[in-house]
Amino acid sequence: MNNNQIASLFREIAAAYGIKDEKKFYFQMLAYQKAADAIEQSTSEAKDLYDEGKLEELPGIGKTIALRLEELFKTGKVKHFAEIKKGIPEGVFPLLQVPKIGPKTAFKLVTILKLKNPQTVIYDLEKGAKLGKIAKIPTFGTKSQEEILNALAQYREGRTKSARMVLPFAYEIAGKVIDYMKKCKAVKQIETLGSLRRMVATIGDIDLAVASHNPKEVISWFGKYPYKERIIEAGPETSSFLTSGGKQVDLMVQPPEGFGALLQHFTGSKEHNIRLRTYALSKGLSLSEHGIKKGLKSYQIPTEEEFYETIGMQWIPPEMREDKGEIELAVKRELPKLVELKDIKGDLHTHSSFNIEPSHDLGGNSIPEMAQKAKSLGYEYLGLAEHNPSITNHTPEQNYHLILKRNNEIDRVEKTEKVHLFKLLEIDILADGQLALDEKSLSLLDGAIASVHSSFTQPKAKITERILKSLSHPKVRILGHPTGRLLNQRESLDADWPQIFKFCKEHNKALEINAWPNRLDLPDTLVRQALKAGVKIIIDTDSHAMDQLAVMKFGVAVARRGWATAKDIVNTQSYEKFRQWLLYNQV
DNA sequence: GCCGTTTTCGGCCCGACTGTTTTCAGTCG
Repeated sequence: MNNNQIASLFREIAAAYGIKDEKKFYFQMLAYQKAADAIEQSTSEAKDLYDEGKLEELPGIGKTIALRLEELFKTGKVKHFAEIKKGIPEGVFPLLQVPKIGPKTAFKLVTILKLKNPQTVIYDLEKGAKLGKIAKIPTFGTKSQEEILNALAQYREGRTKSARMVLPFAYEIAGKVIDYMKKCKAVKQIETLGSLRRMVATIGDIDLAVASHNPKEVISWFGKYPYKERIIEAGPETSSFLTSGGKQVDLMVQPPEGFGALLQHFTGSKEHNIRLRTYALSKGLSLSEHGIKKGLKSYQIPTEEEFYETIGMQWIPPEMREDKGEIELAVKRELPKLVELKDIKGDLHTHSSFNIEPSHDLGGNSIPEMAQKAKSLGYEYLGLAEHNPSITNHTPEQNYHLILKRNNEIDRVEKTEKVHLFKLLEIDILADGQLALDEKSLSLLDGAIASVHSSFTQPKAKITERILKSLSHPKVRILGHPTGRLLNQRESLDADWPQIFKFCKEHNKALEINAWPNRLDLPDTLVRQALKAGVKIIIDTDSHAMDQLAVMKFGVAVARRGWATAKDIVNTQSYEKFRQWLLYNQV
């Protein structure tokens, strides 16, 4: 059973507790939800942690749940879970993925309408709703029937509770709505909130905060956004709509005097806020989105800086707000100074259209175009890293000449464009760990990025050995998109990361943060671990066209979420320093 | 069921919105 499966099992158990007796089992519900989050966010498979005796190191996994997991891994099932689920029809659980349907609603619908088959429950419920059966159930009415039909339609379009969009996509939608909202005179200030403001790799809903003295006008303007499907709700200070692309946008409004509290509250994360509130309570302060209460007196807080200062700590960058120790550091005023986009001096993983007949896709712009774009972004240097020439279609000698031809072009452009260019390649790590390029061709390069592009499902030991073997070559300075994950499409490959970190630290190799929208790889949690192990990071865009160089900011966001400072990132160094690092140990 | 700068017991964040309920339950963030 993998982490995702375990997490969803735990959510079912939480729901089952809620259905059985919400009051009695309230804290068990919370515990299983928290455990589900912990397993889902873990960078190691729970099964591996169990084998190593480290399950209880995950926050939210204690003795009891560790024992349940042990039983699960040993026997494939858990007696206690069967006990809790007893009396709850299986049809309930698929419904929990439908927006607006929680445990209580699902249970009522399934039992009263007798929806027994979990395979067809979604379809059966829709059929029942269309026949008007839901409206007849006590505590339901025609409006809730309609709402459920709407939710089922959304579900059909793939909008389940766990479905998330990649960060850059959410960023773009938010940008459009923000531009629109800024045209409303009542809007004094507007910011993103939630996972979008924290720059998490995947985003559920788009949340926005507005500072205004006239919330009514703001909500009304928001409701007139032209590219929406329909309004979901509209209250006095919050409103939501669904875009024509089916994405939910939530808006919250507060007067400017209270904007800081609003921003803080809805930026989250939930875990950060819970820890912050608990800490504040110990100082006699109660926090909410409206402000801070001390005894019977409440205070509005205009800025986030003031909000954190009032509790007695430094302002914490949104990317760090995950309850991973940032609050303790902020109290001591020892937060690290995180890397910023303006610190980046060059992009090293880019693909031009120069045709070296590569193993994978070419870029869309010429080397001069790429160089000009890099210069316009203020970079000192750029790395050209096309895929290696195909080894099945060429002899080594042909490859050598293809690379030589490209090198000549790079030399020419470097002179005319006056930006430093590096002759790199992105080289496939073959299934046995060999590089897909021979020694003679490798000698033509300033350095190489090695990447896994095939055989993702090899066993952990094999994959680790394979990566280490490729990194052992002196020309290979960077491991490209290390986990190979594609957000919403492909899981990370299963490697022994601590071992790879150790090797990189010892041999001065860099791990890439690939800023490509559906990669964002290394994932932030592994970045944090790599940095703790003393490994250097490089942030690249993997651009296949010059306009894509702009996605660098998302790579920087991943680095910030991993608590990286400029010193941890090799491409924040000046040209000379970076060149020295690249040529390390090559002679 | 978890957890500890109130540490092995006794807490566990706080509020908005909707629908159908005449005072609140359910969902969401």
